[in-house]
Amino acid sequence: MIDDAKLDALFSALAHPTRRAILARLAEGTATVNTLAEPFQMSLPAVSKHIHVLEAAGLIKREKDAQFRPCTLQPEALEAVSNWTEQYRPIWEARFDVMETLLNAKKDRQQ
Amino acid sequence: MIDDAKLDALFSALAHPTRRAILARLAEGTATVNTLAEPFQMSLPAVSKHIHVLEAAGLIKREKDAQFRPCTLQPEALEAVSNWTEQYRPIWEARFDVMETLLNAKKDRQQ
DNA sequence: TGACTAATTAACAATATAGTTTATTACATG
DNA sequence: CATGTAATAAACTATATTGTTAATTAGTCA
Repeated sequence: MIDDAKLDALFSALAHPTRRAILARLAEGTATVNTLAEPFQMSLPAVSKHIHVLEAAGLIKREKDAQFRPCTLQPEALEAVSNWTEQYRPIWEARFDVMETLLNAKKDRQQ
Repeated sequence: MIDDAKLDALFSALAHPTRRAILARLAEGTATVNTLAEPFQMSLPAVSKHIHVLEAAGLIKREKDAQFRPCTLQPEALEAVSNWTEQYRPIWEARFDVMETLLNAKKDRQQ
């Protein structure tokens, strides 16, 4: 069974473009808070908060290295998102099949 | 390329347990607003708002049948979510492979 | 027409989210 | 120790979200 609170945290975390951009950056490798903040207009504390949201959702991990806080992607956390979403795939593919059948039938009549 | 605003709307819509429950109900078939509201404690206007959020994200479709507003699941909308998420699968499966290799190596040493 | 049903709108309250600036903590190093 | 750097915490503002109740709209049907 899929945990509601976990999905709430995951989907909310993913609902902000800044946070998705941070994940995309971390897919290229571990980075500190300052490095992650660099591409954005917003202040460092704002980025720091986004990072905390991602951490709370389990999407990243933060470590300590002197005064640095290197962040690492935890992409396995996305498995819960994938599992939830893929529940619906049979339905949407069935719908697609029906549509395809109708389109093919139409094409046949036109030949 | 994946549209940021669309993903914002999708992920935000999916971030609420009530809205995910509504989608689960609609997976069983079209339903009116009153029917969808029935399992919940909250008021009808509250459910009505959740339904609008799902509609704005493209996850459901609303039609008109007299004074009824039958809602239908549009599961194809989840394809954008799936596409975004699956971008990361190679990374998390690679990580899993590394972990598996380490665990196997450990098991070998213990034999 | 009048009563009933389905659903939305309006107005409001409470809380959450996203951002700011300023101050503070923690560590490194000359 | 003094200075500089990385990051967080605190205090605050603005806006969005989630819910409420009461009123309204739109349609059905006896």
